[in-house]
Amino acid sequence: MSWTDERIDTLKTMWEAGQTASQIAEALGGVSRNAVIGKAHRLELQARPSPVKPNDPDAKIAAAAVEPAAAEPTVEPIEVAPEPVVAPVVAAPAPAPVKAAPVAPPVAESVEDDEDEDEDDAVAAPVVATPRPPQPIMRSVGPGGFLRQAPGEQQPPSTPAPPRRLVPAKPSAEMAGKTSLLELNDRICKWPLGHPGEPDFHFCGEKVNPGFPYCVDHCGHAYQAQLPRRDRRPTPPLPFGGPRAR
DNA sequence: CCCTGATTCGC
DNA sequence: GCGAATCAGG
Repeated sequence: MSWTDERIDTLKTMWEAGQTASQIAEALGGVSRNAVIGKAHRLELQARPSPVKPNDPDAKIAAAAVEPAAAEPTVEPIEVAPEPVVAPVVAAPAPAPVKAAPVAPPVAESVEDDEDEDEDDAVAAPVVATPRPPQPIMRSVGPGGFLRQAPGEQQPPSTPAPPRRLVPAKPSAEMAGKTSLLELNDRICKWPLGHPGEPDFHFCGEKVNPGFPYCVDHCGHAYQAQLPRRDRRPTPPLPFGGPRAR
């Protein structure tokens, strides 16, 4: 399998939706979890909670400095950390579960922002004094009076702009948390919940009871002890004819 | 043990 | 660029 645009798209979407690499790999099919992770990194999709994360910038030095005979092991690093370690705005609004994503009608590509280069920087001189000018940032002013984003400056979108192109909801961004048919595998419970055809039909998705297609819980439903004939309940009312002898 | 993501490195 | 092997935390 190769990384077609479509598959990459699915990868991106699912990755950003918080799906695990395994889930993505399952959904895509033909690739391993590692492949997904590797690809994700190459796409620079990283930055998300990882169980193994070197959060300490100093720590990495120790790891990396193994090779070069790193000279003086300074006696004891003085704990001065004058660095104003400014937390990089964590306000990342969690990508809402795709479920809630409004299905926007196909957008006609007609009305596009025209790339007017009105070089009239002076025109809108008093354009809101930037509240926080750590350093003078060169910006140009766009047609509507909006500030163009300076190169290298990528922060503003307080409201995460919706992706321009809607990805095919292929196997991808499933309703978060619900296990779709495409995500079934040998080790997750295939007990159906709801009814096929209904919008929220999905599968249990629990970890399977080893050796069975269902989780322990649903095995309880699926398999019941066979009682001796004599002890069985009197034949209950059969709604629709009952099981056929085969 | 199972899961996770990160990294490395030969291809 | 790709992904198996490996690492390492939960």
